[in-house]
Amino acid sequence: MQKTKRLIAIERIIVGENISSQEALLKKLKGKGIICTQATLSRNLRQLGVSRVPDGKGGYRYSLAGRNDASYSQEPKLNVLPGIRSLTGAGGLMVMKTIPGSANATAYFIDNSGRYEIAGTIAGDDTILIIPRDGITINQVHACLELIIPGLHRQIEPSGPGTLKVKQRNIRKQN
Amino acid sequence: MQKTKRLIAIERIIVGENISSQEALLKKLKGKGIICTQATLSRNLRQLGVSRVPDGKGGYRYSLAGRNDASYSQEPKLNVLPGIRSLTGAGGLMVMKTIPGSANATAYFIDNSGRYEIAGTIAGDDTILIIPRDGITINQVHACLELIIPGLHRQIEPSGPGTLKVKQRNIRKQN
DNA sequence: AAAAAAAATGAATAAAAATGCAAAAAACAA
DNA sequence: TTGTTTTTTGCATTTTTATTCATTTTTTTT
Repeated sequence: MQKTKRLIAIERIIVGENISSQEALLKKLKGKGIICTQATLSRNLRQLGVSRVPDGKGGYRYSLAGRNDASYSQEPKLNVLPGIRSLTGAGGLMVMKTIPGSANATAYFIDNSGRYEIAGTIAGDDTILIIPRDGITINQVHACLELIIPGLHRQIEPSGPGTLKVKQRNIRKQN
Repeated sequence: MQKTKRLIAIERIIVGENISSQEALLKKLKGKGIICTQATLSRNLRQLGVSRVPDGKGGYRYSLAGRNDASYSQEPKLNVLPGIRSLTGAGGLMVMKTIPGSANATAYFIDNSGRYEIAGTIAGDDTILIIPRDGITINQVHACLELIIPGLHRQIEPSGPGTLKVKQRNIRKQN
């Protein structure tokens, strides 16, 4: 999907560098081959919860409040969460399989992402049950996991994205 | 001073209620007898580090990122810090006197306010030495303490504000 | 106290961001 | 697939916010 890719890119750019206007962000995105209008950005930034904060030097910069911001937190962040094997939707819930033993760490990471979409998780040894909040669809959770775990779509093995498709009635897409 | 009063009022309003535009804030201030233009507000908000964040319900609200925000933190806040006796400037530093025994708690509070202006504090039993960061004036620290400790100017005894005036060369005012 | 310097402010305007609406794209049902 | 519904998007415009410049106020120096 076009939008998810863009949201991910926006998040990365904003966390990684100092962006002070939507025009500037627009150009950065263009540099990455992602083209859209300022109107779309405005909407996307709102969805991501991004705000424009005074940078203390007389200017402004976009920031993902609450979430970790590379330029503010000193400690290096592990951005790639390894060991994720698959991601499947089932009856409104999601099941994530990991390599043995790492389910807990991964679940912990997901829990602490602070994403509204996820009500909670239950982790075994190599399996995590991800419980979406009421009114949140499987696809929204998927999009949100993509945001939390940058490499996700590249990490999941062949069958991954395929098994994600779940037939279901009357659910809304990300919005 | 006019500006300090306004900054305090802005901070209070923003923390206390949902304000979504400078126009709205302008009216709230007018309600409190404080009149200025949107231009001034824009500058003040930047100085206070206030940002406009998506409220998750499709709208926006102003917020003092980093600092405690009543509507987000559940725990009740002690807003009045009692026991402050006086506040005096001395050679680029500030000395705050408290009732015996409460210097430490007050210093702790000041330390944790997260204000840029204050480099640190040293507390005895009834006296606190407040050390401003380089380039910060006594007056800036005073203004900043007013912000941290809402009732300050009303708490200090007669001689308080008077003793604050310190002759010094080449220092800048709050800006 | 008077002069000089710095800071704060408002009016007007520029810049930036948000939104209504219609069209296009994607997801879904049958 | 094909028709139907939902979501996404761009364009044009409005709304909101930032800034420039001139002036006033405050602070500092002499």
